Amino acid sequence: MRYIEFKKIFMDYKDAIYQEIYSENRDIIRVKKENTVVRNLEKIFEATLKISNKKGFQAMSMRNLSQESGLSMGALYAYFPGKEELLEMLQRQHSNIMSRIFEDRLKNNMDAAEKLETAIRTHIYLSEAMQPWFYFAYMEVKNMPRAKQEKSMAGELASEKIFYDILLEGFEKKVFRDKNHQMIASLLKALLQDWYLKRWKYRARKISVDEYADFIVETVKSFLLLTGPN
Amino acid sequence: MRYIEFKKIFMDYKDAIYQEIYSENRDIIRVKKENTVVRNLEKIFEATLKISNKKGFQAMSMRNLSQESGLSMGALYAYFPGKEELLEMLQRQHSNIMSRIFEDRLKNNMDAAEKLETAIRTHIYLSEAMQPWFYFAYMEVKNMPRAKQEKSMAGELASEKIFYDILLEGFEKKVFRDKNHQMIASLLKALLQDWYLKRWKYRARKISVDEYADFIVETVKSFLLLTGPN
DNA sequence: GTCTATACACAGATAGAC
DNA sequence: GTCTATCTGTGTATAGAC
Repeated sequence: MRYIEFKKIFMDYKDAIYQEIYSENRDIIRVKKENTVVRNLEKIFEATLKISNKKGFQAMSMRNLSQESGLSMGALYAYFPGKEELLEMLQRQHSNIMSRIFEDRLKNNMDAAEKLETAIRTHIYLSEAMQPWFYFAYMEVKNMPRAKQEKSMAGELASEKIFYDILLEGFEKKVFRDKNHQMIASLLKALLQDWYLKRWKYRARKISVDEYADFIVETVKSFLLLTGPN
Repeated sequence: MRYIEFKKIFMDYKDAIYQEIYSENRDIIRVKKENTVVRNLEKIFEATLKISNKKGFQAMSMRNLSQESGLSMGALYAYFPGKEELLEMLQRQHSNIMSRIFEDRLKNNMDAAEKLETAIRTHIYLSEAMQPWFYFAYMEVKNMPRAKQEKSMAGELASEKIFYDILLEGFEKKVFRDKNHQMIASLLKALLQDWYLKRWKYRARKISVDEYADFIVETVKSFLLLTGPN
């Protein structure tokens, strides 16, 4: 799969994101017209990600957000009860879409090597399509209340486990070498995250998302496969 | 080398850190007695790292810092002209010690494989000994003025280049395989950084710093070496 | 060299007109 | 549903006593 194909599939999800935020937060959002909510939530979230990823969520004032989103401060508070809840909405939405897409894309009839490649590409392509979200989620966890932090760590572990299970399956079916699978899965996560954490570097080197994904897939396969091109 | 050996060597540096901060900032620091400065700078920096790594530098108020460091707000401002300069002192000190230690430990009479192992272990062990500094530097870059950000990116590239040069040398001397060395160096950095970014994970799994370093060294060697245990 | 008390700016949040 | 004007708390920073 190439990024361009992934993006098409992803677009279907994307259109649904803001509608979903609306329905998940009916009780919190004071505005009632769905169209209006969807339109303004998009403005608000984009502005929040833009400012926060530049100087941090904490450093973004509501006045900043008001100006960047084009809504007045009074209007903003019709969409969330307080700044903290805005952060929470963002984080929850990020983790929702993450787990949903992985569930949808990893079919059980794939063999281990296929699954591994699909999981790697899904992770990288998704983090490319939603780069500001991923960056935000990574950078702002530590500034959240402990309960939310733990949820986020659980998310990290869950997504690591996807890879761990694939490695284990591949080993049991004798297509992957015997390695410390837990450790490999953990390190693989680090490689995948580097794509959205160090965007400036890869952009400066003109490395495309497909090139990055190809390289990771190839490297990991040559490292793990018992019968491989290596 | 084991971590316990590294730590002994590192202690010599550590004692010098705060004295160096003092001499580098004579013009800024209003207090004149060196002993007092060294003692209080240590309190201030430790408190800053502790609070900032929990909830972010921006979210740390001067009142927080005053309480945690045991110095009054008035006293704090005798050591730095403003909060922003405090952040700058921390970042500069971190990058100073980083480059110094690497320079000291990579001897030119080492062969490529030795150099690679030494560089990997130095990176991991140093980030272990100064974990709060590394974590802070990583997390707070984006909240700094652009000029400082660029310095920090230059630091990242410089430290990546250390690995790149070693890989290239090993390839030219025909001990390492032909790989995309730039890319490998970049990904290796990501693996090394994971140690101080995801400490909670490795601690929960009771993976020691030596085990982590061993694993990375072994994995990278088996991946690169032409004549290896693999 | 360090403290307490205070100045002043700006933060998040809300009331009430439209 | 959105705006402007305003409340109140907290932020950084400093003045001046000790």
